[in-house]
Amino acid sequence: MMETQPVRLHGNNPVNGDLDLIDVLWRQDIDLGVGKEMFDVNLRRELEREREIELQKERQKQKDRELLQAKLEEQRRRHEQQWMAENFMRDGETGEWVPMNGRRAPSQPLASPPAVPQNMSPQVPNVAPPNVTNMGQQSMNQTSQFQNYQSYETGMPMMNSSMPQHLSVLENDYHIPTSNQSYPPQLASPSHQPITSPLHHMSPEQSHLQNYTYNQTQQQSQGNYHPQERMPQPRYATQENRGYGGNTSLEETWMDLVNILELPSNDSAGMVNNMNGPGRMMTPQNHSNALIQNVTMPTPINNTVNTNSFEPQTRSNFTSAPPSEGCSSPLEWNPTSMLFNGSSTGPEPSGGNLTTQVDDILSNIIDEGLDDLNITEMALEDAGLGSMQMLDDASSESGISMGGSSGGSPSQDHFSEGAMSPYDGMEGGARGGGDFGDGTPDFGKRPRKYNFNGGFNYNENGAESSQSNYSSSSNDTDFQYRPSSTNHIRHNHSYPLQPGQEPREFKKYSITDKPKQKGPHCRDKKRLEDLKVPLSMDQIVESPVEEFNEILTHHKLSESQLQLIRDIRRRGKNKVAAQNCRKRKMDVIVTLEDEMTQLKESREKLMAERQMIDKQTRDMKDKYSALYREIFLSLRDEHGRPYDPAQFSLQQSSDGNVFLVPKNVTSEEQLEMNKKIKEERDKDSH
DNA sequence: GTGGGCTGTCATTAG
DNA sequence: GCCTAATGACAGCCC
Repeated sequence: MMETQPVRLHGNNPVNGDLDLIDVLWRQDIDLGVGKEMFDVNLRRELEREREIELQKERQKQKDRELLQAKLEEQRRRHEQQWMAENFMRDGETGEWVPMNGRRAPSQPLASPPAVPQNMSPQVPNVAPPNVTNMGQQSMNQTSQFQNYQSYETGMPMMNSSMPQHLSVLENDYHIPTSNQSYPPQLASPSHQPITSPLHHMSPEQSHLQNYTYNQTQQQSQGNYHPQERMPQPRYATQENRGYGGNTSLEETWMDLVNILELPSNDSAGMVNNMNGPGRMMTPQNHSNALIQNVTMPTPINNTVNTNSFEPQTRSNFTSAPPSEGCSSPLEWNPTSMLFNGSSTGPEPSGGNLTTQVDDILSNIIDEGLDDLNITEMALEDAGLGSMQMLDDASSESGISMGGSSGGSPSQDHFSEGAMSPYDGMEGGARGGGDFGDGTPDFGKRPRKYNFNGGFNYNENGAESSQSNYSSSSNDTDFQYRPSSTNHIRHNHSYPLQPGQEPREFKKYSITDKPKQKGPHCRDKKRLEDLKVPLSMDQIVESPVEEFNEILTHHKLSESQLQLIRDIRRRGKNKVAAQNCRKRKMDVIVTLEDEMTQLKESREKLMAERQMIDKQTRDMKDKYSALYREIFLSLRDEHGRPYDPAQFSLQQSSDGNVFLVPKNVTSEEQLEMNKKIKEERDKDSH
């Protein structure tokens, strides 16, 4: 019946040669700031474990805070109910409790808190132990009602001090929480305990508890009960009483999960006992644990009808591998830290055990650059809060480079507002940008001769140039700027005008109305005429170097004429160069604008994906926790008692077996137990 | 009259 | 050393 599992320790402990190699590698890269853990797997694991421990401590603190808040809130609500039951009402202005209709209940003096009515909220315990009640009665009568609002911290030690002697057994066996180990204050009154609770298989201690609870009921029925003096219940009983179909709020359910998943203090992986049937698990006193091999769940004992809705697959084949349904992405929450405290410190089976899987998942996430998800925080917070915060962070981060622009199209972010807008360039009268032939700006629409306005298209006298489009075979005026390194050359730089806006060039230079010549060009032409230079502007400016030199040699020109020609050519070339330069500048701006748009789109896509992953993570975590709880609650020891989640936890080995391991077993004890287990198994096999 | 945008020109630098 | 392209800076023109 009982089958033991051998302990699997680390199988990858480096030998001396490995250590030397690690050291050598590390020293080689030490200048690069590489830590030794980069080469030493064990060291790296240790660091990871330390991190996990730190995180775990923080989680514990946060849990304590949340539970404390919940406790205070419930206490406040309870007192309100008491006041209400006593026909008191809260003054809307002062917040004080005043008797309704100016009267107060005749049975109670004003100074004493009202008795708890029978039909109080299920969360309000109806019972109290006799000695507690007595003590509470004495103090109650001497304190004002407002003292009932004392804090949870001050109230709980009093309860502990007044704990009945016989309950110390319970405290030992069931790890009754102290005031610091807060848990939802729900007592197991007979009226509220689920009929089908596993607690029906009660141990003597549990019977004791049941009797005690009954006594509480009796005392309460005598009107001597004060809620503050009620006894804390063993944690497990509290969880049991809530069950799945009870009057539990979502918050309480979550707290249950938190309590159940409280991590063991010591690693005890490898301590294995097989539990192929109910009642075969070794008791905690024996420091043994049980293996739930393929989840041999205990069947309900005797007349117990367990209404805990175990799903068939949960009973038959349980593997603690995270459910994959609905989760297509790696997760960043750490189920081992939720479930197994010691998983980070003790030996663990290599291969596909849960911890290793989680490590792999974490590694994948890190590799994918999603470490900013910070699921570790998220796993501790209420669903959604953490991720939303992260989203906010991410938004603020990415906003840095966006110039603080939030929302809106990229074209409206910067450039449409500033002078650098390409639209402004046209709107403001980029006369040089248009091809006056059709009045349509034509930047980059097609390979073309560069034809800015000032454009060498002007030939007002008709004789200026036969090359109306100022085309040239030279390398300087034929602007087809195509930088090979960038793709912005493919952009459409026609810079559409805004609706209703007429191109200025079109107004100014229609086809029939040729552009007027003003400025330097006009002057140069006039000078050419004055000096009787037999060359046109186009010839001077557009001709290639060889042709230009040939022209100069063919004509006998004076020094002043040559100087003028050279100046005209230089200025003409420089003008085109300036136009090209400006156009390139605009291209760069537009390219950056396009890139910004694409990056924004990409960012939004990634954000949506991350939200989806967060949601899947939460869903998976919930499923996993519920499954864990379901299985744990269904386990029974040899006496048919449920196991205390504070003392036991479930762990899964690499071969898929699930073990129930005690939390407070040291590694030496583990080794001893493993020896025993092995011996027993050998015996059985013989 | 003023400001902004466009364009041409100059000066400079690099290839 | 010369030529050319690129570019910043400046001024003029236009709206």
